Amino acid sequence: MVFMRLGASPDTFRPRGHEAKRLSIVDAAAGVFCREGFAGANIDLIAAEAGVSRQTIYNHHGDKEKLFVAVVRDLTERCNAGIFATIATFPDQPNDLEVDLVGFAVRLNQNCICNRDGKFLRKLIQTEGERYPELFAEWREQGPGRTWPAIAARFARLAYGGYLDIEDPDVAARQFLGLVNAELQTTFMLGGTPRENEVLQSATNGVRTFLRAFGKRRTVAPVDKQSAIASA
Amino acid sequence: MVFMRLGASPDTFRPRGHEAKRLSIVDAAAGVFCREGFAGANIDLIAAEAGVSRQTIYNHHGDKEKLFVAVVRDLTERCNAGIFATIATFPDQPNDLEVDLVGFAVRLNQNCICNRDGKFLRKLIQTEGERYPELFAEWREQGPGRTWPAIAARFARLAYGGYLDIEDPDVAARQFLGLVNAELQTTFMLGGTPRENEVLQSATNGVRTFLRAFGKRRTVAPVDKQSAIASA
DNA sequence: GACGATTTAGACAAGACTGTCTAAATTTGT
DNA sequence: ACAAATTTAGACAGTCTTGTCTAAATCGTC
Repeated sequence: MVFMRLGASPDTFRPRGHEAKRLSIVDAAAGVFCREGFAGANIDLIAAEAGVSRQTIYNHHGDKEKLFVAVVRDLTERCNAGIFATIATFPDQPNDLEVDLVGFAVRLNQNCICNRDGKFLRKLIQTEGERYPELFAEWREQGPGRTWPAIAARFARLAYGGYLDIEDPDVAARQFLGLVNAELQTTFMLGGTPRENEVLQSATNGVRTFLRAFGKRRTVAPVDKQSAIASA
Repeated sequence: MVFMRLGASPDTFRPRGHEAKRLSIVDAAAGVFCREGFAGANIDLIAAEAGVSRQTIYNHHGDKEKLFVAVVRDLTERCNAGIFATIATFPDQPNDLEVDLVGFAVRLNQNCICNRDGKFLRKLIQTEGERYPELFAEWREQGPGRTWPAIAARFARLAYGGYLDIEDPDVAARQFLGLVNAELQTTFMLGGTPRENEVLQSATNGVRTFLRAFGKRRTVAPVDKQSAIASA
């Protein structure tokens, strides 16, 4: 993305302004599609928010529907990257299991679910999912279809390492997500963004219950997990 | 609703056909608003699906926005009634705690969340919630604001009766809902309706984890809760 | 069967939106 | 500074939608 000086095939790489405009169009379109829905989204408004003329949008994307598809693909890609980056921070060899899992849950929420991209993608899936079955089937495969098993694998490793007592890692992974988000459901429904301390609270409560259900009952006791009750 | 013979002020009560049309309009409008969104909803289409003429819709509701508000109010009212009716079936004196809680969770899902009204209301909240803050604030008060405490109270009673080991009934109630729906999230996102066995599976897994976390560890043992491991 | 209220079909004006087109202005690479 | 490509502003046709209006048809009740 940064090279392209070098004179390498100057007709393949478009000028920098071109890509910059493409990005600002897709960005603005994401916001407007989310706020107004596909039918209510106004191309002139998108153009104004992107700081380009309407014609430029048509030059780049052809028509409204193609623009919408581009928006969803972009969001899916970025969100997936964020989720996998966060999964890489999963505590495979936890020091303090409760604290580490809470940290993981908070990172997942803040970096992937509550951020701009996550919020927008979620809303577009909810509002337009039924209208573009194949597009969102693709999202389902690329998104939950790949991230959930990845999280499940991490929990399986944790169980194998003696930190947890889990029968079905897939079920445990889904329940982990359900628990740490249990208190944010209403906010998500209305399209709001929970505040940091709400996210932390929900994650803390969720992880605590998760460990009550799946934590080893002081049998192996991996390390020392005394000071795990630090709250805010 | 059934009386109105008796000649009591014949100009106050409209003919029966009138109310019937009002209902079929609101019904059809709910479906169209959900499928197409507020902006995409077409009054002519609503009229056609309701089996009335466009003018009748304007006679009844004035304009598109008022019709939308009427739809949301109707759905909220019906859903609330269903939820409270289901909460009334909560197992206060469980015979088999796992079986009884699974049954309650399944009833809640089938009668309140996965049925037509629940699905429609959820989608309207998600798609149009930001556009009508005061309308959905009202829903929030009437809906989650009243049903969640009601469920929490039932869990508190269960804890008081020695069936559960719960610190915060409100947290437990939210986590209960999060757990029993953990496996249905993706389906809900895309607006789909989970099949009966998926609902049962998710509820069973969720209740099992819930009881691993909050079930009494054979201390008081209220009655005989031996055969609580019966599965499907 | 007759009366009053409601509903219907269709026409209609006013406005909004998409997507195209053109000529001028701007940017980019050399 | 020059030439090519891109962007811009605006006009434009065509379509769609909302909400109103009117006259005829239908319904419910006595």
